[in-house]
Amino acid sequence: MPELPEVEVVRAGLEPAVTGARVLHVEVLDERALTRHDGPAEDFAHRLTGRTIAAAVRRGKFMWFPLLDDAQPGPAADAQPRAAADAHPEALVAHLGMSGQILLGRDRPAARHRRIVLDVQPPGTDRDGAAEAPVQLEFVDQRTFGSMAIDRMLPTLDGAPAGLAGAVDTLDPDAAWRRRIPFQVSHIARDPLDPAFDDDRFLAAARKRSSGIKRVLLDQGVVSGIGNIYADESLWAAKLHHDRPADRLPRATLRGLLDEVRAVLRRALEDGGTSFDAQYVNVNGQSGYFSQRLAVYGQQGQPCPRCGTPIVREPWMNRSSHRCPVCQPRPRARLR
DNA sequence: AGTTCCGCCTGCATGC
DNA sequence: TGCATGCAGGCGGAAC
Repeated sequence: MPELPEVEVVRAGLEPAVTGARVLHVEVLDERALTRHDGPAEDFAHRLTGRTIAAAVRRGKFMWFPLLDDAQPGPAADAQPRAAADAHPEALVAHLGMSGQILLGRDRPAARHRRIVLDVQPPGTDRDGAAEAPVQLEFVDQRTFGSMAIDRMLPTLDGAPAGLAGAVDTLDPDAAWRRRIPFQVSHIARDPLDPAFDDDRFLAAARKRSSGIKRVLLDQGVVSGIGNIYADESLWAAKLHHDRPADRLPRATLRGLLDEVRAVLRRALEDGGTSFDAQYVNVNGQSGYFSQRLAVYGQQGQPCPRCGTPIVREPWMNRSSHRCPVCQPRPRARLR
């Protein structure tokens, strides 16, 4: 479930189930789901089993689950002082790649491409005071471009919260994990919905790039969370051709584009993300509805919602770009 | 350092 | 019908 809105739908769906939950059991069915983990499956399982998840956090298309230090596995764990463990903070990191899903539940029929299964114990009790039933998290991924990993956490460079943590933000804004980011996410820029996103910094970075503006939108080191769908949708909304050189776009144009990016991402989020098939679903296996509002992505041959001209789909960087040939004319040769 | 290309995978639609 | 080809919402690393 690739781009920001789809990943946020998953993060928000996981949040109530995993916050404060303890990992009871880890099962790795396919080691290819651990390509970002520095070690074998046994190491992944060992470092995760028994740990308590503090929250569900997201930056761009990356999610992570900070692990508390209270329950390190192993015989010496009980004697380990909290401060010592806290010197090596860790998180479970998840990236969905092109086709990853995280499904929540119990008694769910086994999905075809199950890669990792986590059993977690939520912290609460039911009305009778009994412990809540354990919950199963299934990491399902057809193409195995997604992955999970245990990674160390570093302080954020700007000192701001590392990403969006949902309701926990208001409950525990000063927790140490808020201002730490997994090492493998540290090179990813903040996303445009992050309150700490620096618009001027984005404008400055974009204006240093000679490549086309779509390439810049897709560069997760400049701005994160945008993929092929929302890049095309945002460029249509801003009436920009994808090959317009970023360094020749006026600042006001870039500001306008950033506004459109935010509007598109927010609208997609309201609709539960974009789903074309059963591949892109929330933690309960349900589809989002934003595909019904797409102006250009996958709409080749359909009329442009603004001017009625048929939308075209063109090869671009070994992928495709969709645009309105009238609203988004190709830049003149000397501007390319 | 910025930019571009390629490989990593499986499944599906298309065309011959 | 079978088979080859191309394409799919992403990322990181190599090569220029």
